[in-house]
Amino acid sequence: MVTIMEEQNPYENILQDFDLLKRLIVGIGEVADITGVAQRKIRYWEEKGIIHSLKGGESSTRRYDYLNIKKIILIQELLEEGFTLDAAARKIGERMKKLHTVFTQLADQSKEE
Amino acid sequence: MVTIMEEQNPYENILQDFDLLKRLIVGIGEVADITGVAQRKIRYWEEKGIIHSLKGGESSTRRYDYLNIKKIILIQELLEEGFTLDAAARKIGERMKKLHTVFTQLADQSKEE
DNA sequence: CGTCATTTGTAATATTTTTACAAAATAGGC
DNA sequence: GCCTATTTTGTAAAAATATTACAAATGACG
Repeated sequence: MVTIMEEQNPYENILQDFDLLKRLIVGIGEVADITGVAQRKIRYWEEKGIIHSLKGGESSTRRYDYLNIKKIILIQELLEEGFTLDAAARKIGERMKKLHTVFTQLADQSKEE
Repeated sequence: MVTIMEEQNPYENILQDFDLLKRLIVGIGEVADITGVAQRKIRYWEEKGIIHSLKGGESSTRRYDYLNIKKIILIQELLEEGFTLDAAARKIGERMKKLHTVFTQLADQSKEE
């Protein structure tokens, strides 16, 4: 059970940011900096179909959205635990679905306000 | 007073993301896409000292953090309302300070978990 | 050792960003 | 309207970053 004073609830102030987070599509250099995973490695994971970038659009360089950045971080963690790449990707599947649902919901919700 | 069942509180699931949000430092192209403000315009605002990028570090290109992206969006909104650039920057000062406090607090908090 | 998965290296090419100039467009005072 | 300061936009050349397509190195495991 969590109890929060309404006036002091910081989440409300921040809800709107999920819309911004949803729009944050960033290049591979930034993703490498943010996640600590080498660019070359990210490209390899993408070749294997585990990560997906948005190349089709206006840009001809790779762009990653929030959920793919998140995925890169999660996979990195599982690799450090000893999983293979494929196993890590499989293990993450369920969790990514949940994240996707919660995230999309929050982002849309915050957009309306 | 607000009381939330722990299992149903979506904010808790997402709290950790503020640490990620804090690390999201992105290039000018992405910022232009995200905010809808032209690159050239962002550079001008930076020349005037209203926006700040992180150039001193490892990168020699402009990188913007979350709060500066936020600032760009807010200023854009005020300009559309008819404020001058300087007036918009002044008006936003107080709000940015609050955002900075809440944001830093949340990000640090989420990092500890 | 052999094999497959994974990571890393790199040269040539393409894309993006920066800088430093300058010129438009816009707004407000007189 | 004209003047002036602010703000936006354009652009060419140089610098920085990213892509592709090769290949080699490393690691895990039977």
